[in-house]
Amino acid sequence: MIPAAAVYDHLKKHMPTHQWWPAESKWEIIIGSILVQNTNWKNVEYSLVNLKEKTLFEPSKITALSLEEIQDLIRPSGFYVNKGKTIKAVFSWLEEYDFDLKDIEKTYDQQLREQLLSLRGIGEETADVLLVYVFDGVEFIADRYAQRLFSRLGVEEIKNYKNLKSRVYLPADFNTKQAKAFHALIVDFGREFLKNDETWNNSFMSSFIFEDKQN
DNA sequence: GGCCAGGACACCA
DNA sequence: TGGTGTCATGGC
Repeated sequence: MIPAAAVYDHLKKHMPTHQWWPAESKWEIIIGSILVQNTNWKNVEYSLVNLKEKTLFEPSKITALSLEEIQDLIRPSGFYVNKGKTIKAVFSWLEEYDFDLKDIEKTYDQQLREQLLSLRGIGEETADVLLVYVFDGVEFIADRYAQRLFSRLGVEEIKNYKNLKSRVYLPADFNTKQAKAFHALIVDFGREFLKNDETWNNSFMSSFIFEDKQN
């Protein structure tokens, strides 16, 4: 098992930290988390602009859109046929609870992750993102940036999301604010330093390895 | 012009 | 259970 504490502390020490998911509401986060699946965030932004113009991200207005309308609005982020169906599925589910997120949290309690995974188009990563950023839970999000980071730190044979997720554990007293910040730091860090081997050689990464191996 | 991005899923052995 | 092909757009 791999403790995440040292990695989190190091990132927090060297990176600007913030409560991060680039959105103004949880409805926008939900949509963004679906649109960003295997997609550059820049492309997601174009779709979010379209959706905001049409709905202001009011859940009832999003639900009122037809599948074809949604697919047309989110076209710039790719995979729009499937992502459109996923957005439809998620918002119909939310509507069953009158878009009351607290009610959903109480209803499913420990089984919320399982419930999210049962929704069409919601897999391991998106479920964790929703748990952390929408339902204020505490989960390690083992996305591609995390896989690359831990791989560079010497963790071998990271096969996929589940593989890394099952090997990394968060501190027992980690709260949702820290879980949010951790993922934010990993993504920001990944965008900045894990693009290629050239950036790997800068002093920041060197210090990362060095300090990490001291522990 | 090719490569790739903060995945998910059906299908196959 | 685990590996592979497919879905798609736009930036670099």
